[in-house]
Amino acid sequence: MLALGKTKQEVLSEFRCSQILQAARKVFAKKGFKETTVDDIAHAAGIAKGTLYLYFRSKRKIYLAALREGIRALHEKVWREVEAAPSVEDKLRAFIFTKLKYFEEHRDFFRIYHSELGNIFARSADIQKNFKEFQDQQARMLEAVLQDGARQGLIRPICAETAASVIYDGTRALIARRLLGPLPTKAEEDAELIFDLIWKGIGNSSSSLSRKA
Amino acid sequence: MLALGKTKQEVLSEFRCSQILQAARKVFAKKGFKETTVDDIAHAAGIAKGTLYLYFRSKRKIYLAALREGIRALHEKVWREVEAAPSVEDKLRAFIFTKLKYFEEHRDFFRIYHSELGNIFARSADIQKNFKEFQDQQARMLEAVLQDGARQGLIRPICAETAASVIYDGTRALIARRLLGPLPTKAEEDAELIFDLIWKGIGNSSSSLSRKA
DNA sequence: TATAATAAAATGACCGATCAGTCAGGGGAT
DNA sequence: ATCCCCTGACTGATCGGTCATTTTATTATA
Repeated sequence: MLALGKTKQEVLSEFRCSQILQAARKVFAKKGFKETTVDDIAHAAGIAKGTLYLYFRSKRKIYLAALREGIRALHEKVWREVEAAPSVEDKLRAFIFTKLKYFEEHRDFFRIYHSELGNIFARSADIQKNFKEFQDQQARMLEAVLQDGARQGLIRPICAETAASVIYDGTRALIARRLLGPLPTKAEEDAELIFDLIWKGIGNSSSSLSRKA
Repeated sequence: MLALGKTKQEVLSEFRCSQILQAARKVFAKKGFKETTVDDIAHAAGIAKGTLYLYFRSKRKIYLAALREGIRALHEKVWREVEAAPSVEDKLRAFIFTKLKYFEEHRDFFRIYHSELGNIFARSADIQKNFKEFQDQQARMLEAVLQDGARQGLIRPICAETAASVIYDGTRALIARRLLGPLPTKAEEDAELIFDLIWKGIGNSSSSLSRKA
């Protein structure tokens, strides 16, 4: 009975936390960190402000938790898909497609993520740390794929870091554009377009163009 | 003498305004809009808060003025350089190089610009308007160049909007990366790299590369 | 099962700090 | 002596975080 009581407590705690984080994501996405009040979050979650402070120590902690959780899930998904892809070309495509799809399905998170990127110069260390770490992970994943491609002669010996940056931000820009004004095109078409542009851009002309089947 | 008196007033006013805007840019760049206090700006400008309100009606107006002025100057410069470039290739290169150079020389402005882009989802209409308008202008300029290239057979018939987006944000990402951690590479090298990547990416393989099968 | 006793969870009025914007008064130039 | 520019203490509003109180759930007792 004691164990069950404990479990019940945990279940409640988890429920409240996810309820709060979901509400927080919605409000933060719409108004940004500073413009959002704790009462906004509490109201969106359907609880009182005091209750909120039973589960999170501060407004900042809520924000950080929402950001980290989204980042973790995104990174896991991208990693799995890229890992599973058999070829360099498929890995690159998986990288772009998976991110695009994840962000399409988690728009609130994308807005937070996107605004965080804009504030990256002004942010305090604790928030920056998680964010920067994730970006570095993504960049390293991408650079590894590109280097594989170069070793196989599929990709010309271009600076991997620069190419990774273009792929990374090109993808993000595409998503931002889709969210700002919902476009008639399907997400997959856009993704294919951007992939094609990049693949040709980094491709080793002697092999990737003539031998593409 | 009346005219001279009037002029003196104007000269003072202009001096104060630019003094305030310069200080504001520095502080906004470091701390973002919300975290910056009006006292911060006044202190950085070496004047009292009350004086500041003699020249600007609100904190928001200062921010808007700083943003608009920077945007105007950037757009004018880019426009002139692209206009002057003789070929499609040179126009594209001018677009990337000029922006990169301008931002390198106006880092404070870039940080404001960059953070504004992150907050674009959350911004009130008045701030968004100027910003969006500028982005559209830049996009149109770029799309026009790309369409010229397509007409001349230099560029394969790719969706101009998507390509423009990649060029636009790829360039911005490069600058952001340079500002976050000062890189050993020269700005021009990076710019050339990114240009090359894009030029090959959008290029018509039958003319710009070895013959397509 | 009904009721009292106790514990756990939720609440929202309240506090102190912050800050945009104001205005009554000071000082220097003409 | 007047006028214009400047000043910074002040005000009212906002908001993150607290905590005494109320509400709900659980256990003990008859």
